[in-house]
Formats: sequence, structure tokens, C-alpha cells
Amino acid sequence: MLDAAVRAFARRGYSHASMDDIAELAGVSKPLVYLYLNSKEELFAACVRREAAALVAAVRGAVERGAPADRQLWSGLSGFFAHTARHPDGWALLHVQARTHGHPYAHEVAAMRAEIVAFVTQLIAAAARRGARERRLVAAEVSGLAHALVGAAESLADWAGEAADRDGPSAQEAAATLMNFAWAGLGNLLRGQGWSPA
Amino acid sequence: MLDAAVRAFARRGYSHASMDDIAELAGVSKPLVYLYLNSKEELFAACVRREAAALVAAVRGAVERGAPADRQLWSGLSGFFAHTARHPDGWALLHVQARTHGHPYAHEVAAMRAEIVAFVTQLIAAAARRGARERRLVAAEVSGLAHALVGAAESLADWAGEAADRDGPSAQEAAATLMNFAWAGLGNLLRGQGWSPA
Amino acid sequence: MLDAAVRAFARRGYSHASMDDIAELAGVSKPLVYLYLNSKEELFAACVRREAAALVAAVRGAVERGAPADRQLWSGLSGFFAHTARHPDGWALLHVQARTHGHPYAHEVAAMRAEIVAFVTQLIAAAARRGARERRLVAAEVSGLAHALVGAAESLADWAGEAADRDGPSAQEAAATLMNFAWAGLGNLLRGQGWSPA
Amino acid sequence: MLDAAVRAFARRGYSHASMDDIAELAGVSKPLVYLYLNSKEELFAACVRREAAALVAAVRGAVERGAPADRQLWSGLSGFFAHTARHPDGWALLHVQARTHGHPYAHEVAAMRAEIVAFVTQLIAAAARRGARERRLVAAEVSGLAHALVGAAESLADWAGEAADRDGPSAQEAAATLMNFAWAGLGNLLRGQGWSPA
DNA sequence: TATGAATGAGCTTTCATTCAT
DNA sequence: TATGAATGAAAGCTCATTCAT
Repeated sequence: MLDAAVRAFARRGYSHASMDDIAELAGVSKPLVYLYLNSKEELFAACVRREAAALVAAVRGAVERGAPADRQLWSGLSGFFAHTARHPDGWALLHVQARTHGHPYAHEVAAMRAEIVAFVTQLIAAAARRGARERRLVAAEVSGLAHALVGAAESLADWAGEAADRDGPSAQEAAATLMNFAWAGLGNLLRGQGWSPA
Repeated sequence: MLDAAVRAFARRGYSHASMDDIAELAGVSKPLVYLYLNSKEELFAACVRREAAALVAAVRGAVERGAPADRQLWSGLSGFFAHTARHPDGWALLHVQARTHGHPYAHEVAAMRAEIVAFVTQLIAAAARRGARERRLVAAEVSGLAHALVGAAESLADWAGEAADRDGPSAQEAAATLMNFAWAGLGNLLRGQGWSPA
Repeated sequence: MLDAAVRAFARRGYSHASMDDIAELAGVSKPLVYLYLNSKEELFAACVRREAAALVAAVRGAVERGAPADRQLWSGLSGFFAHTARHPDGWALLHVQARTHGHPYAHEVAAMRAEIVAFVTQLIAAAARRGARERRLVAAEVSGLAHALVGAAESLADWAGEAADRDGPSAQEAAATLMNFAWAGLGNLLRGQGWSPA
Repeated sequence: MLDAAVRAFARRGYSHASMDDIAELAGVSKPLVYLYLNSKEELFAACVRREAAALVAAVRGAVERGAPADRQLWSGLSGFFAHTARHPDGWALLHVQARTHGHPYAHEVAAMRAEIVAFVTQLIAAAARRGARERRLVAAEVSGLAHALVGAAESLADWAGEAADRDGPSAQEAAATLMNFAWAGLGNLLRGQGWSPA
């Protein structure tokens, strides 16, 4: 029943997906939907919660615990891309729909995102501690890098979704692209060879 | 009058922002809104068009033409972050709201994004041609890097917007973070020192 | 529920009768009206169809099949006047309201009227064939007579409706008046004793 | 300016003809319309009044005063048909539109119609006094006959208007048809040779 | 438990009508 | 005088939500 709701919300958008549509898509009657989930808002929240939990679980499960930070990051990214590719509706729900609706859900999805950002932040910080440190990174800098990395990942996930039919990258390719792109830059930065406007 | 609409749409979302609200916020009466902009959809489209044009113009105007590719990218990013910081509602309209509404607007904003991605792609390709090239990049790879970079920029813009009150980065800091992070990685990649899962 | 709509439409007119009024008059809520009849136009069309069918059925049922043409006409007219007297709102809907609204309904009611005119035409033609025929009637002439007769009947129905409270004619009186008036004239005409301006 | 209003009301109907349309059709601006005629209702009433007066004047002017009753009726009918044929919009306004709107105008047009009916009634009564009178007509009977005659005339006017392009009757033909049909019947009736259901 | 039937509340849109010039 | 600009009021329609069964 949540499946139907996720599909409807992801494809038609929150307001354009009517409870009639969802009930029909789920093959049940509308009052039944109200029996289990008390309102449209709660239904949407439940969808968001479920998809967020599934995504976090997929990423968590993919991370190779104990491996070096870069390997952990890469494996997590691979899991992320694999999950978003396999669940495009769920991903659209989280990334496209949930953010447009103010109070209740945006926070839910923001919390999930914050969790992932925190995980990435921690990996970057670990790498920063372990690697050559010509230069120290301040907390805000690390946070910024994490946000950038997560945003890049989201963008690649969208792009992979759009181009899935044609020649979009596989999950592992996308993850590798990102590592090549960003992680190496991080290394340079730590070695004091960062880019400067001059 | 468009200002009011942009604010309302950005903060409440398309469907939750009623025409009454918008008219009241603009200090005029509802029929006047309909006189100038014929329907809610057209009003939204006009807002999206205006904000998209303003953003593209801001980025275009900030790019230092003729400078090296990295400098061009940096200056464009600085303009981007400066604009999104100064016009948070416009940025929210484009990045958060317009994508959720199917046919007419999502395409408008997608076209704008594609334009920016194309610009970045071209800069990366230029850098790839000029730099040491132990390794050639295929077109799909360059495209992926551009998407990643743009996504990272969007994410940083969001983050800067959320954290603007506290200790969020300035436009130039955000741009520098991104260059440090990604551009240096690109250099490594071109030198054949890319990251690999092994 | 259609009853209420017929009343409202007949008394207030199509545009002046709001769906709120109709719903209230019917003792139900507005969405219920929309559930059964999908729009104001469809509701009006349904009313027109129902009243037209009822009127035609009343006339059809009243005609004494197999009787001489004059007797058939008289019985049909009696049925017509009886029905319009008993259903003044339905009659007003057909004769006064439906004609003012262009495309879908005016045609519906015009078709019904044409059916009745055709029936009368056929009776007149039958009488013309059987009676003394000093003079032949051309088709256009017969058609004109039928139109005149139907118009006279409509006018009498209106008059009877207006004067119903006071001393208006009964259905049978009205039918007799019309027969006296027109049918005898038809006989004269066929006998070559028609009126001429000289 | 009234011309434009008559056209608009006759063709689009009262509610469907907006004041914008009328002003544009008249080539003036809306406030000017309001300056001369204070409201839509008054504008409509003015149109109805003008057209009613014109029709009555046309009929009056056509009647050959002093001639025998039948000749008077015929000439009046000829004038009626000639006028309705020449002013189809005015006729539609009176016969189709004005009746659908309750209070103010329907009475106006009803008064005009009553005037014509009274005139016809008087002619019939004159004929009844003068002709052979095997049988006396009571007032209600005469009134009914007049109503029937007027209704027949209206119906023929509509029919002639619809069929004007093709082979519809001319004004004089229509008048003659009516006289043939009805007047002769009246003669019979007065001679005691009326039709009876037995 | 599961639903057909019904509704309250609100939204977009239109239009007759009026100022300020 | 004549109008561009603006609005109050209401209408059609939809949808999340709930009884009665």
C-alpha cells in the first residue's frame, strides 16, 4: 500500500496525487487508507520515512567497515548509487518531492541527509587526520567538503536515473568518478597543494 | 508583484500558495494578478523564467572571459554563490519548487541547468586538452564530472543558505572550497594519478 | 435531485441558478450533485433530456392510434396540454430556457420539437390525402401549417400556465379551441375555399 | 451602441455576453457604456424596450386602418413577418432571450405581447360581431384564439428565420398561410360548424 | 474489517462595476 | 467627456475526510 503511495507521490507530486488515485492504485478503498494512515500528510510522512530508512540502510550495509576511509567512502557511494538506481521512485520522493513541502517532511529528509553528511564528514576527517598534513582543515571546511560531495553524489544519481536507458554510468562507475574527482582533490588539499585564485 | 509570487511560491510551495495569499502579499487584489498574468500556472512560469534568467545572467556576468579555465570556473562559481546567497527565494524556487512540477516549468529549469552544465563541461574539456594528459577522458566521463561539480555547487548553495545566519561560507569561500575539492582532483585524474578501488 | 434542478433552472434561468441553490433545494450537498452529474452543463442536459422524453412520451401515449387524423391530433393535443399543465417547470425548461443556450441543449429540444412537428405534418398530410381535394398542398405549405399549429399549441400552453390560477382553459378545452381554430381552416383550405388577400 | 448590445445579447445570450464584449463590439470603452446605461440589466432592458417598440411600430404601421377585420389582420401579420425577417437579432432578443430572465424584462416583453394579443383579440371580436353568428364566442374563447394565432405567427417567424437561406416563406406567404389556416377556421366556428371531438 | 455514499472547506477564475485621470 | 486600471463578490469545481453499514 505504501508502494502505491510512493509511486503516486513520486510521479504525480504530492498535491497532484489524490487519495482516490492512491487507493485505486493500491487496489483498496479509500477509507482503508485512512484506517491505517490517518491522513494524507501522515501517509506522505510514512512514505518518506520508509524510503529514507531504506536508503540509509542500503548505504550502511554497503560500507566496508574497517577498511581505509577512501575504501569506506567508495563502497558507501556504490551502495548509494545502486540503491537509487534500483528505486527511482523512492529516490525521486526523497530528493524531489519531500523537499518542496515545508514543515513535517522536509525535516525528516533533511535529518536523513544530515546523517549521511555526518558520516561523510567523519570519513573525511579521518582521512585528514591520517594523511600527510601540511595543512590543517577547520571543521567548517570539512563540513563544506562533505556537503559538496553529497551534492555531487545526488546530482550524479539524478543524471544516472535520467540517462539509465541510454548510456548512463553504472553504480560503480559513478562512485569511481566521484572518488577520482573529489577524493584526489582532497588529498592534494591536505598536502598543501590546494587550488588558489591567484 | 512577481517578487511577492516568488516569495510565496518559494516558501509555501506551488499548491500551498494560494492566489489570495500572493495577491495580499503583493498588496494588490486578486483580479489584478489575473489581469497581468493570466493564470496561476502562467504566473509560476513567469517567476521561474525570471529567476532562471537572472541566475544565468549573474553567472555569465561573473565569468572572467579570456582567463584560464580554472579561473573562469572559479569566477563563475563565485557569481553563482553570490547570486544564490542574495536571492534565496529565487534559488529555492528554481532548485526546490520548479523541479517538482512536471511539464512546463521543470523543463524550463532543466534547460537552464543544462546550459550551465554545458558551460562547465566545456571548461573541463578545455582543461583536459591543455593539461598534461597521461590519460584521455571520454565524453561521458567529462559529462559526469560536470554533473558532479554542478551538483556539488547546488548543495553548497543550499548549505550556505541554511547556515547563512550562523557561520556559513561566503560566496568566495564556497567557490574556493569547490575548486580545492574538485579541480585539483581533476588535475590528478588527468595526470593519471586517479583513484582506483584497488 | 433532478426535480430540484428542473425547478431551479426553470424559475431562475440557467446562469442565475447556482449549483449551491440547486443543491440546497435538493436537500443535498454540492459535491453530491457533482458526483452524480459531472458538471452544470451535464446537469442541465440531463434535465432537458428527461423533460423532453417525458413530454414526448405523454403526447405519444395520449394519441389514439388508428383513429381518424383529426381525432389523433386532438388526442395528442389534449395529452400535450395535460402534460404541460401538470409539469409547468418542465415545460418552462424546454420552451423558455433550453432554447437560449446554444450548442448542446437547444439542439436536443429542437430535435424533440422537430419530432412533434413531423408527427403533425404527417397527420395534416393524411387529412389532405383523404379529404376533398379541390386543391393540392405542396410540402412547404404542409410544413408551414404544422409549424403554425405547433406554435399555436405552445402559445396556448404558456397562456394556460399563466392563467391556470384564474380561469385558464382545461387541457381538453385548449385542444378543442385549437381544433376549432385550425383544423376547420385546413378543411376549408383543402376544399379550395381558402382565404385570399383580395 | 444599442445595436452592438442587441447583437451580442441575441447571439451569445444575456449571461454569456460580457460587458467587455459589448463595449468592444460597439467600439467604445466600458465606462462609457456605464455612463449612458447604468448597468447590464438596464442596458438589456433598453434593448428590449427598443426592439419591442420597433416591432409594435412596424405592425401598427402595416395595418390598413379602416379595412375589413381580416384585411387588417393580414396586413398586420405581413408587417410582423417582414419586420422579424429584417431584424432577426431583435426578434431573437424578444422571443428567445428576454423571456428567460425573470423580473424586469420578461414583463416588458410580456406587455408588448399582450398589446398585440389585445389587438388581435379585438379584430377577432369584431369579426365575430359582424359575421354570421350561429354561435356566440365567450371572451375566454376569443382570448384563446388570439393567443393561438399569435403563437402560430411567432412559430412561423422562427421557422422563416431558420429557413431564410433556403426556401422559407416570404412575409406575405407566411401571412397568407396563417390566414388560410386560422381565419377560415374562425369563420366555420362562427357559423356553428366547429370541430368537436365526437 | 472494509466500503459506498456523502460533505465541509477552499481554490481558481470570472465579471459587473467603479475610481482617478 | 472618455478611459485605463483596479476590485468585490460570487460561481464552478475538487478533494481530503468521515459516517453508516
